[in-house]
Amino acid sequence: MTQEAVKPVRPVRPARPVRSPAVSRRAVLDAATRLVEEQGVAGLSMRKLAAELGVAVTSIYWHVGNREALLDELVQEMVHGLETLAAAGSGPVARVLSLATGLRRVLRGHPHLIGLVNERGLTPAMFLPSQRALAAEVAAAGLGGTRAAEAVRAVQYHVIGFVLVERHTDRSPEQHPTAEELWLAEPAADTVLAGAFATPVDSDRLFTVSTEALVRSLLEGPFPAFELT
Amino acid sequence: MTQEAVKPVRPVRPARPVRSPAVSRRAVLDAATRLVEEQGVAGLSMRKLAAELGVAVTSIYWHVGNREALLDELVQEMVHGLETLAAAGSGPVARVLSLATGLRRVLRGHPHLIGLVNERGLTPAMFLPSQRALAAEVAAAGLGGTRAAEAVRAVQYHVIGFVLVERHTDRSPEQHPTAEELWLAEPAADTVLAGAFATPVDSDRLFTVSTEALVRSLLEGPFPAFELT
DNA sequence: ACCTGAACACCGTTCAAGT
DNA sequence: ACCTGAACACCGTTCAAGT
Repeated sequence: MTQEAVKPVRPVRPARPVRSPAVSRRAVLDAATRLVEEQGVAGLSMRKLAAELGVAVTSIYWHVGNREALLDELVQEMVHGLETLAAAGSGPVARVLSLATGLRRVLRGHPHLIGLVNERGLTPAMFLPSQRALAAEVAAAGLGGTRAAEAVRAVQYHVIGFVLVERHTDRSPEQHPTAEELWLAEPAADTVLAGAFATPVDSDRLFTVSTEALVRSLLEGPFPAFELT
Repeated sequence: MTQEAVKPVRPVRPARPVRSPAVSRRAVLDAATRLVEEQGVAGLSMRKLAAELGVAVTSIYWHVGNREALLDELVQEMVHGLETLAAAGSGPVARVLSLATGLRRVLRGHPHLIGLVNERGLTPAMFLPSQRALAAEVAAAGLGGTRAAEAVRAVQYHVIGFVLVERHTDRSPEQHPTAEELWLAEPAADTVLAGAFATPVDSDRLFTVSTEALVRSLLEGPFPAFELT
């Protein structure tokens, strides 16, 4: 109590924060990110978030506004954290394929991103870098103008669509009846073909095969549809 | 009151239905179908349904069990009502393309069906008819076994994926910034290319071009990836 | 600056009770 | 057989009030 003899040192703690905040905006964002990754966008609830952080629901609102604003922020962080793709390999086909593969990998890493970005009107902005990279390779292959733009968009639709189908497959329950069961139940069916369809889909291989077929045809083949214009 | 003189005729109304039911199972299903078409699956609420039919919420439960069972029934009706596809045209490429176009048209007519069917594990069953039709054409083109199955799956993934991307586009708000704005803002960009990308996507044409490129390559082209196995 | 509970308008679902 | 209201456990959000 009688400490006047000792010159008081500058207090270690600054004067302002009398008590430290129970949660931070950062903590809310991190918890929300985890919830979305584990349970999907629908699994993100303000009340779950509050319970997980040991705080009243209304505190969450003070830090991030509301659920929509919270999702906006998550989307912004995700998009900002996306790696920029660079083509690799030699020859236009190989280089376009490397971009397609990279785009698929990035999108698979953030399964909810496509929908969230699209709802917020950010789709063109998000895909601009990959679109530019693809356009450069397509131009190097000798395509120009409308035809180049169409080839780029065809690859983009193909890759994004493939990832969306994969996402459906990933989060689907056991399908019943199985394609295998259906094909083996066919009485008059080609048994070789039935056997081939009974094999589960190897999606990596299917992506490679289909994308290569598409890209080769777009860059090298004749295009009757193009000539119509 | 004194009617004993007159032999009572058989009453017109049967004795059982003292009062007619307020709603029928059929009416619930129809109202639910309309709600889903107008507001999406998330817009289907048991309470909205009840309000629309002028009945207590719990009546809905008596007729259809619960929300999940109601959706099950809707899915079953939708799948049952799907037209079966038939190939048209001459030559394998044209016939496969006609199947792809038909599949896209059917799927676009029921935008929520893919997700609902998949959640219920009915995806293989739903796509079996189109898969069989595609397989027949691919076999006619000379492919067999694994290679035929892979070609069929490539087309299926492409078409379904394309429709999923289109669905995103359809239900997206105004995108901002636009692809047009982004490309025109590029200082060092190829102005011809920028102009091409500034044009809005013609999705019918894009579907035709990309699908034809894919199918041609799958049925006619050389496939390095196939040789690896 | 940061947190709280109360309150409101929505959900899906169950239950006991009516006719 | 068919419908009802009450009740429960969930939502997102706003507000006035605390410190």
